[in-house]
Amino acid sequence: MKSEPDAYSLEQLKKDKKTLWDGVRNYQARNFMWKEMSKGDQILFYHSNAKPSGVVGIAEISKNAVPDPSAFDKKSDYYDPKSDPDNPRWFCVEVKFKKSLKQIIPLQQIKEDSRLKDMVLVNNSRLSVQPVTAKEYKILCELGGV
DNA sequence: GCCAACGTTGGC
DNA sequence: GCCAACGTTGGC
Repeated sequence: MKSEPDAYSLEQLKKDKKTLWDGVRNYQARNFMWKEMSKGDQILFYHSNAKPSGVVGIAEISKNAVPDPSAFDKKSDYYDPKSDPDNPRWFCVEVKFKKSLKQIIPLQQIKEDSRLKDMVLVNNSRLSVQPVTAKEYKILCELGGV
């Protein structure tokens, strides 16, 4: 799961302990949260638009997807009048902090590792919630020193 | 700040 | 259903 550290960083999640991953307004990303993720799943936390961009930590899904409340909130930047509370358009999971990597893994390093060349991160850099295979996850944990 | 890649919108 | 125009993401 990706986030710009200026908007919401791993450090912030560490302080908050957990957060609702709201504001995702992309159908593919939504579908991963809604249909593919469930409580207990481990996730990699990625900083985008960072210096450098890369994987920085590990978190865990602490709650299955629920309708994204920010879509119903007129005051929210993520308000979407097309999302009806009776038929919600957007969903979000709750995420809790697990750990920071000992070494962050810059995107460049991921791109250079032939074992990671099939990662969605490398091939569709715009998707903000994306799947990682068990094999890729293991490699990234090793590279991160955890 | 630039720009390539991708997603969404809306006219037809 | 096609596709042009537009908006957003995110690396650099």
